[in-house]
Formats: sequence, structure tokens, C-alpha cells
Amino acid sequence: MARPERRTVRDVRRGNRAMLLRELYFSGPASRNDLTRLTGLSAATVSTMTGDLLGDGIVVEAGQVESDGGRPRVLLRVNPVYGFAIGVDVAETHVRVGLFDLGMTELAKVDYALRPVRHDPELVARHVLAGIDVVLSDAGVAPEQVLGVGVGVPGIVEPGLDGLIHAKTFGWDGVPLGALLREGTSLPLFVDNGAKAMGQAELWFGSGRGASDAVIVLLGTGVGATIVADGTAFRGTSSSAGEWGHTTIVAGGRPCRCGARGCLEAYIGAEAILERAGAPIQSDWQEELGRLLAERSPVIDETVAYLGVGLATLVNLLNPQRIVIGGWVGTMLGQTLLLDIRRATAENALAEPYAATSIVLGRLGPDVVALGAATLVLEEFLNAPQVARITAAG
Amino acid sequence: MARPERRTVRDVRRGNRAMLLRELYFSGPASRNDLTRLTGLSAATVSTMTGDLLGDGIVVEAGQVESDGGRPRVLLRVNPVYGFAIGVDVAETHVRVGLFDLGMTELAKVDYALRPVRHDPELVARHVLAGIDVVLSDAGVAPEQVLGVGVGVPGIVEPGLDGLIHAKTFGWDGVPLGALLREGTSLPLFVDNGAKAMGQAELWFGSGRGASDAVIVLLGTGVGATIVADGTAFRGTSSSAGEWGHTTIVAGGRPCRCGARGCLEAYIGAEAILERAGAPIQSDWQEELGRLLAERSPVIDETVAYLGVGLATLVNLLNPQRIVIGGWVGTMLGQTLLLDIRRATAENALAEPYAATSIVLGRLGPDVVALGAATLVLEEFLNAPQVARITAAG
DNA sequence: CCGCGTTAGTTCAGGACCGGAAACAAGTTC
DNA sequence: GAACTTGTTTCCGGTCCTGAACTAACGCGG
Repeated sequence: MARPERRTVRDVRRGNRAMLLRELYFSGPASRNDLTRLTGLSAATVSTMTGDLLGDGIVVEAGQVESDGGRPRVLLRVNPVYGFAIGVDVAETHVRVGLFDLGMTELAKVDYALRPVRHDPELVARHVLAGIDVVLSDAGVAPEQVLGVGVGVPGIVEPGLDGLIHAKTFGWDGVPLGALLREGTSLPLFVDNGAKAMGQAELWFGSGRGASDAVIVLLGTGVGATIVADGTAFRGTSSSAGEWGHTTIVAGGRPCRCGARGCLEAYIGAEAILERAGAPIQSDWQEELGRLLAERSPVIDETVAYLGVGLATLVNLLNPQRIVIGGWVGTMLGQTLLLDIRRATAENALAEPYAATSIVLGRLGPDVVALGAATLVLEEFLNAPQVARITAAG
Repeated sequence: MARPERRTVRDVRRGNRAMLLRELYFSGPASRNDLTRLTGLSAATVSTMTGDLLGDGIVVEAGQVESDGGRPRVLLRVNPVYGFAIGVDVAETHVRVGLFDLGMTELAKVDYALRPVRHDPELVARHVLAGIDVVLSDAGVAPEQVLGVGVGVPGIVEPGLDGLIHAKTFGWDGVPLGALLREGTSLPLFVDNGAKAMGQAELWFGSGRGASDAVIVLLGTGVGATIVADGTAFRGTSSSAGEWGHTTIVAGGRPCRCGARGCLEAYIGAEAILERAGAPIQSDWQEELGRLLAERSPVIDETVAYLGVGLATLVNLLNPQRIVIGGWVGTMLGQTLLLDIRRATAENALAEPYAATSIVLGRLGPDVVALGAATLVLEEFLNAPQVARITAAG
């Protein structure tokens, strides 16, 4: 209602510059001429703007295109080594830190194992800070060249400077990871939920590319979703939107670790699947699920049916253009059973919205939280390159 | 991802003008000085802009405020009779047409009864067109003064010029109501789902005011929801987002008229409630529900429990700041049982998002579809006053 | 009743921006 | 090598917002 908050003529420049940069980033190398078409800006504007960007080193030339009777086009692209982004994946069993260039190529990474027992926030913070130093020196990148650090963590991240984290299953309740990290580094920080970071990766570089209304669902030990509205991750009022796993699909059904009953996660979470199949608790989950799939256990069919119910809820409620299925359970199920999943969804969804939705598999595999976290930095950079640069310095 | 699409310096003006107008509309009469604070614009800009708006007749003076030692403030407000909006409610049993000024005061209205049996699209269109003529002549308003006509209809409205409507229960499948109406009038048309129109009214003038992330749920014969993200109704990729009623809450449960099983509507839709209570089919539903409530039938408790499950899904998935309960069933239940509804929701929702959500009753009563439809026109007007004007002329 | 202080609102010059047109650049083709 | 074609840059005009100077309208104290 009180949404549009623009102000001065200067914002126009920033907006157009961001648009041009985005276009250049995603539509690969392009000539100035292409850019006028892609952005809708005049040739004059594109010229001055690319001039600036070239001067700043954000954009570089990338060869020429043979002409067919006229002056050849000079191709431009975003300079992948103009700056770098660090992505951090804080998970149950490890802390992983990766260094990426702007093309999201991983230049270096380092892992620290975590005891699943208790997760000392200060230990995690130390790992992250050490990891940052390690990847930077490994790749020979100076801290001043880093545009920011994205951190994907379990649980709900409160918006705000401290990056307060609530994650019951992780043993964290109100841990100010952001503040802890800020004590050890002056790099700009972007803390977000790991599943959302992953969704971000899938949205920008995976099967979600180009969709403006999409849902990226994550099926693993936990069950979550990233809701994309209008091309951006939807966060809700306290940044916890997308808690799809605790949607009730059987009122009064199986108890869930969240305390309620009949949650989706209590049926299609990895643990729930294996439990329903009567698998031994201490087994290797991934292997066990593979066995169930291979023998086409009835439990799998049930799981697909429940998944269809859950997906139908998303289809009806959000009417997305695309649903991307990710996470290790999702990948395993989807690889053999995508058609069945679609059918199960169709059975439970309304015809019109179902027809508008395509259900596809994620492309990036389950191990992309760090990439997704780094993508948060990239997003900021593309939205306001110079601003990010300044913050990075300060 | 490819979201920001601004272009020229002229957009700045339009955006600021819209912002100023919104502020003026919702923050009541205000002086130019107040507006500089409210909008963040400079006094100079506010001065020239209000000058324009006064010249166009969009804004008028509204008295002065006593000074306390300086020049007195001149109050300004949006001119409620600068233009008018027509709102139309096409429902099962009637077509209602209302004429509103910009203050959303109803100046005239007219009703046409519809046989619930079959709904001839051409008949509906004739009623709407006749209704427009009637309310205009009743109130003595010329067609040139009308900024647009909002139409709330049952079912899903496809985006596009024709306003294609799909509404199984209404007997419409691909009816181009927009096109039919355009044959009889050149006024700008805004066709949307009736529940969404109602949600719009509640969002702008009812309990939803000021919320940027909210869900307005509609409990009546059908069950639906308007999802508000970032202050605007979220539509999804084919405008059918918000189909909350066909969310599955009991996998394999009661059959629903949509064809699936265990939908929310199959438990808390008016018909379902009465059926579960064993009420005679031909009874007066409203009266019957009143009786059940008065005697505190166990069916009511069940209904509240199911409603809690459905609301919890919204809380978890969308993390709204506010949930507004509307519709005639919602109003009746909520008036006596709001606390129970809240409790039932808390039992099924995650703690963090639940804590961030306030669940409140709608303020506007069930009969505001026409107002909501007119609000669509108002929204357009506030976003781009002059453009709306031009379209109105053409 | 007349300055003076105070607050509200207006006018104007200045700087930033975009688009259109013309100019310039760098090829191909005949 | 002249004519043509296409890509890119330069320049000018118009729009926009802001800061500062300026005008307007009022209360108050003498």
C-alpha cells in the first residue's frame, strides 16, 4: 500500500545501471548495441554508462563479432575478477567456506568438521573467520577485493544487523552470529537460512532461471521451500516464510518433531520415510533410501502421494510458474519418479493453476549452500555495484 | 531476477506524484509542510507538485490550521469528487452495481436478482451495463467523470484484455466478460475475483490497513484467501494465487466438490459444516450455523480445529504480519470464537512465525465486494492519476 | 498599530539524468 | 576508393529534484 519509495533523479541512474549490469551478467557477452535492445535504454545512455563501467573496471571488453557489412560489434561482459564473493555453509556436520569470483566459479574452499552434538556459536564463528583467511590466501585474493560474505545457516534468521538465529534442532536460540562475525571481520555480511541460500542458487543458476514466480522446495532431512515472488525471494514479515515442511497434511496425523501433528515433514522428511519403512535407525540414510527406491517399496509410493499433496498446496496457494525440486531426498526421488510426482500433484491440485505450473528437478545437486550464500553477495553487487564496493571498503 | 524495469527521468515524477497522492489520501488532510515530512521530498518539489494537482482538480484545499506564531498551514486533501469509481459484484444470486466517489462513499447502487440455476453471460453483462447507467443517472454523474469500473466475479480470472473467467460452480468456463462489457462501454475495466476484491477492500479500508504482508481469508460457502505481499495483492503466474480452500488438510479425507479429497473447504466451507452437523440440506444456512454456534455444537469445535490447521499453513508458509478473517462464516465464527481460533492456530503453527502474526476479524462485513471492486479503480488512480484519466476519456 | 520573530510556502538557479539527432568510426562491397 | 552499412560517441534540449533565497501570513510585545 505504501510501497513505492523512490525519490530523486539519481535513483534512475542507479536503477538503469543495475538493469544494464544484470542484463550483461545473464545474457552473456553483449555489444553496446545489444544492450540498447535488452534494456530499452537509448544508445546514448548505454554508451555513457558502459563507459563508466569500463572505467570502473566492472565491465571489460570480450572480443569482437565479425561484421556483416558494417562496423564490428565490440562485446562486453562483467569482469569476473572485479571482485569476489565468499559463501559459507554452516550445517549440522560441517562449516564450509568457499571463495567465488563474480562468475560464481569456485576458486578455493575449505571445510571444518563439526561434532553433531553441540554447536558452540563461538567455535562456528572462529571456523568461518579462519576459513575466510584460508580461502583468500589460497587463491591469492586480497580482502579489499571481497564484495561480501554470504552465510547460510540452519533455522530462522531474524532480520536485523545482529543476524539473530533461531534453530532448535541445531541447538541455537537467538545466537547473534552476525555480530560474532563482525567482531572478526569488516567485510559486509549477508546471513540467511541455508535452504533459502540454496533456493537462491537454484533460482539464479539452476532450474529456476528466468522464473518470476517459483517455488524451490528442498527435500532432505528437513523439508523447506523458497518462495519466489516477482523474481525475488519472499521473506514474510519476520523472514521465516517458506516453512513448508510444517504444513499440516493429515490433521491429527503422525507426530512431528516440531510438536504439532500431521506435518508434511513427518511424512516425507528423510527420517520419516525410513521410519515408515521400518529401516534401522542407525543405517546410512542415503543408502537405505536408495534400496527402497530400487525395490520400489510401497513406502515410496506413499511418499510420492504425500509429496503430491504438499506440492498441490503450493500450486493452489501460490500459483507458481515453476516448482523446482531439490535436496538430496528430492533429487533421489525425482530422478526416477518425476512423472509420478507430477501425477500425484495433479490429483490434488486445481486444474487451472496446475496447468500453469511446471514441476522440474533441481540442477545443482544438494551441495550448493555455499554457492547460494555467495549469490546473496552477487545480488547485492548487481543491484548497486558501487555501493557494495564502498561498504566493502568500510 | 529481471525485476527492475525503470527507464527515464519522467518516471521519477510519476512515482513521486503517486507517493504524494497516496500519502495525502491515507494520512487524511495534510499541509504541504506535512507532506514534505511524509514523503521525504523537498519542500520545493511538494510545492510544485501540489500546485499541479490543485490545478488539475485532483487535490483541493481543506481549511487551515491555527498557527502558533507563524503562517497558518493550509490543509490539502484529495478531491473526493474529482472522479468516481464503479464497483460491480457478480455473485451467485445477484448482480450489484455501486457508484463511489474517491472517498469510497457509496453514492448510488442497484441490484439485479439472478436465478441460481444458470448464469447467462450476456444477461450478466446487460445487467452490469444497465446498472452503470442507472447509478450514474441516479447520482447525476456524467460518464466522463468515471475513472473506471471494477468487477468482482466468482472463479479464476485470466489476465489479459478479455477478462476470461473460469468458474465451474458458476457454470462459466472461459467467459470473456471483459470483452462483453467493452462492447457496451468505453470505461476502463478491472475484472478480478470477487474474493480478491473483498480482500482488497479489507486491505485498504478494513482490518488490513497498513499491513505490508498479510492474508485476508474469506470463509463463506467457498473458502479463499487474498495474499498480500509487500502491500499488494499477490496474484501468481496466472492470477489464481490464494486458492486456500483446496489445500489438503486430511490426505485421503472427505471428498470435495473440486474433485480432490480432504480439502480445507470440505471441512470448513459452510456446506461442509452443516453437512457434518447433519443439518437439513434445504435449511437457511446462516440461521442453521447460528443455531450450531448458540448450542456450541461439537461440530463447531471441530470446525475451529480444522480452521486452525488451515491458518497454521498460512502462518508457516507465508509468515504474514496479519491474518484477517472475513466472509459470513468467518464473521460468525470469529465473533464468538476468535480466541479459540487463535489457540487452534498456535497448536499447529511454528512458534516464531505464529508470534509474528496477529489474527483479527474483518471489519467490513461480508457485503463489500462492490467496494473492493471499486478499490481496484482507486488503486489505479492513485498509482497514475493522469493516466487513469486519459484512459477514461478514450 | 507597527516592527519582529516565526512558520509556511514559492521561486529560481544549479546539477543530474535521459533521449534524439548528428557526427564519427570501422568495416564490407562493388 | 566510393558508397553503403552498422556500431558507438558527442552534443543539445527538456525534465526532474534540491538548496537557498525570497515572499506570505500570522502572533506578540511594545
